Amino acid sequence: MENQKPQSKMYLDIVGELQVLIKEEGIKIGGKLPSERELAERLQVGRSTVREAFRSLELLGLIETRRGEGTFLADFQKHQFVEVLAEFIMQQPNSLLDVHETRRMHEMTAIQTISRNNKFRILPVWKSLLSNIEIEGKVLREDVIREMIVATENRLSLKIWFLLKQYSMAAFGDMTTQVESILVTDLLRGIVSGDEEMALKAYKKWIDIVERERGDDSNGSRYI
Amino acid sequence: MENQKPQSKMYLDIVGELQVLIKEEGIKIGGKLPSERELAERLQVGRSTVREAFRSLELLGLIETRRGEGTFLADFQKHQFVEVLAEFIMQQPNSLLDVHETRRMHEMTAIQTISRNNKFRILPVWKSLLSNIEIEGKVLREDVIREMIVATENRLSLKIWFLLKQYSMAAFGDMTTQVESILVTDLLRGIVSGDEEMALKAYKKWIDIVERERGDDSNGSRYI
DNA sequence: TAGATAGCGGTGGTCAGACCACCTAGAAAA
DNA sequence: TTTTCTAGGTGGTCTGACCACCGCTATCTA
Repeated sequence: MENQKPQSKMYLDIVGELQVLIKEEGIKIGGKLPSERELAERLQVGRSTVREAFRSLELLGLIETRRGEGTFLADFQKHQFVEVLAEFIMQQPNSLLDVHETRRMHEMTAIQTISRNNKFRILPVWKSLLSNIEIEGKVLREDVIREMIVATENRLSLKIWFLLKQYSMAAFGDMTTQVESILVTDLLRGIVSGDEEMALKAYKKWIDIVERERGDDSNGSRYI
Repeated sequence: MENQKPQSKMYLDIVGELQVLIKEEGIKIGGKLPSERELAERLQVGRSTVREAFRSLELLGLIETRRGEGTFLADFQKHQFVEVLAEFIMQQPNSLLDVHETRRMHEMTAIQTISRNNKFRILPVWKSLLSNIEIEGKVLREDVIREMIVATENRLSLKIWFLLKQYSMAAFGDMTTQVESILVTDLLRGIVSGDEEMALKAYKKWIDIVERERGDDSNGSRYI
C-alpha cells in the first residue's frame, strides 16, 4: 500500500480535476456529477477527500448536493456563500469599501461603454425601461444596472458585478431601493442620446441617494 | 449511542457555531482556532464533519490551515474565492475577450482615479518610476500598471486584476513587454500633473502597441 | 387490471479509528 | 551555552461502517 501523498491540499487538486471532468464530460448546469464513491475510486483518493472538495464547492454555490440523489452542477445564482462571507467580513471595514468601489467601477464602465457606442445605445431595452418607468413610476436599481452590464456583453464583468452585488446586499440587507424616476430617466436618456456626461451625472446622484438612505459611512469613494 | 442527526447540512451548523465561537473567544485575524479534534469533541460531532466545515471556509479564504500547526483566522483581504470562481467561470468561450476588457477596465479606472485625486497624484512612486525609465530606458508594462492599482488602495481590484493578468498570460504567453519609454513617460506625467486625458491617451496607445505586437485578434474593445 | 406498497440499491451524511507528514517546544546531549 | 533529538500535538488522508433518504421496480392487494 503506497497511499497518501504528502503534498498538502489534495482536495484542491480534486477541485481542479473536477473542473476538467466537468468540461470533458460536458456536464451542464443542473447536470449530475459522478457519485462520491465513484469519484473517489476514479481519482484514486479516499471518499472523505472527495467530500472535502465538494463541501468547499458547495459553499461557493458551484455545486448542489441532494441526499439520496447525488451531486449536481449548480445554478450560479444561488450562492449561499455570500451570507457566510459577509458575516465573517463585517469585522473588516476596509474590504467592504473595496467591494463597494469595485462594484461601482463596473457599473460606471458599463454606462460609459454603452453611451459611447451606437451599437449599444440603440438597443430597444432602454426605451422599454423608460416606458416601464412612465407606467409604474419607479424601478429597481439593480434591474437597470444589470441590463446595462448585460448589454455590454462582458459576461465576466457581469459575473463579478453580480457577486459583489450579492455580497454587499448580504452585508447591508436588501439594497434594491426604488429611486425617483427622474434620475433613472436622466440616466437612460443620457445613454440613448449618447450623452455620457448626463448619464454619469445621474448615476452619481443616484448612488448618493442610495448611500444616504442607508446611512452609509463608507463614503469618500475614490472613483466618484 | 444516539448519534447522527438527520437534519441535513450539519457542517453548515458548524460554520455558524464557529462564527459564535470566534466572536465569544475574541479570536482576531491571524489568531488560532481550536484544533479539529478539540472542536469535534466540544461540538459533539465527528472530526470529519468539522473538517468539511473548515474546508469550505478555507476555500472562501476565511481561515487558513497549516499542517502541524493548526487552523487560523485568515486575513480576509486575500479574497481567495476569486480564483476558484474565475477558474469555473472562464471555461466558457468568448471569455478571453471578456478577460481582456475587464482587465483594461480596472487599469483605466485606476489611471482615472489617480489622476483625479491629488492624494494619489503626489505619491513619490511615480517620480521614482520616471527616473527609473530615464536610467534604464525601458520598463515593464505590468510593473507600472500594478503600481497604479496598488496606489488606489483597492485590494479587491488589485486581486481581480492580478488574476486576469495571470489568466491572459497563461493564454497568450508572457506579456510583460517592454515598451518605448515615451509612452510610459507620457502616462506618468499625465498622472502627476493631473492631466487625465493625456494619461489615458498614452495608455490607449500603449495598449494598441501591445496588442499589435502580439498579433491580437481580439480587437475592437468596447471600452477604448 | 390498476393502484398501492414494500423492498432494494444507490447516494449523500456522519462517525470512529487508524496512520502519515509536519511543526514546535522542551529535554537531552555536546 | 549551543546544538541535537525526541515526544506530543496538529492537519491530511484512508478505510469501513452505519444511517437517512431517494427513486425505481417487483410485488401484493383491491
